Amino acid sequence: MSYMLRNGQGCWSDIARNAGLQRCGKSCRLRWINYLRPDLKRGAFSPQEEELIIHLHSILGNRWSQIAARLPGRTDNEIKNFWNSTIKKRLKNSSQTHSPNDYHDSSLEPRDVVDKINAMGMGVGGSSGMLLSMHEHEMMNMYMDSSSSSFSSMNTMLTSNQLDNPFPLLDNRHDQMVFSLPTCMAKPEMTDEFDGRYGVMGGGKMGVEREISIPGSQSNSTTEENNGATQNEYYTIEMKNNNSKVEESDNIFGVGNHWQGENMGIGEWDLEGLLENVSSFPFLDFQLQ
DNA sequence: AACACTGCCAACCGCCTCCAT
DNA sequence: CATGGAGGCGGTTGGCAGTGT
Repeated sequence: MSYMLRNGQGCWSDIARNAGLQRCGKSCRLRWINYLRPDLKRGAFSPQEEELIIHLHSILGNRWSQIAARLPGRTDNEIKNFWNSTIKKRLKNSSQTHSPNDYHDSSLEPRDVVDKINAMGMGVGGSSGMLLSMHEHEMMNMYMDSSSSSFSSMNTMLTSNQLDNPFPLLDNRHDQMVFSLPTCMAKPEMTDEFDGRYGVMGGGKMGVEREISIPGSQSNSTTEENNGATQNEYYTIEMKNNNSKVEESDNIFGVGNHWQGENMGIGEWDLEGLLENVSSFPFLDFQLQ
């Protein structure tokens, strides 16, 4: 540590040698990054950090280093450990509160379902488009309902494996994409309970199903008929309950207009755009870099 | 008090990419 | 173009502390 503070980062092999350590450079690097760095934040993850990790994980998948890059003072290792030991378990436990008959393979994690569906050749580029059989659709909805987090499970569908198809539930047969909105996004208030934070607003379960209509990014989309608006102008959000209709000029996921780039097909999902807007989380107690 | 169990976390391992030669 | 070293990354392991029995 003192060597690093004195000389700064250089070739790790040299550092190991010059500092008189019986270690390989790689080991030194790891020790510095994960433990010795003075800018590391110690202690438990805050609820806001949890929220952000879940959100980022839904976008980036297990790209811990990229997630860590957006959490000041946290390391990829730390986040990975936190995810594997805490969040994953919590999501799993909460999903088990539902009937085992709700879905067939309880060992599956949300991502597994996504992978499974992906493996079924339901990628957006495929001829099958994004049509889900009733079974798969039920599986997906199940995760929306069951993971205790409509937010995380919804976003689970945006995993790294899904970057080509960020919205697997988007059914090209319809003008509207249907999925549940996270409670925390619909109402940025925080509660103490994990389940509360991440939303127990299961689609339909509480009679609150929300539909989000997003102009399709594909040429055969008919959504531009929406009030004659072009897809660059706004997204329509339909709340099924109360039959109310809300139109948002910006976005609801902090996604911005990143899915509507001029030449951007859905397979060219603007990940950076997604991530840029993570910092716009209203309840973050810190600004992201 | 002793033992088993569990959770956390630092460290290790193997693979990959990048880059200089 | 092939090769090797360095760095980066994600998955996994093992030790330790805390908790339960």
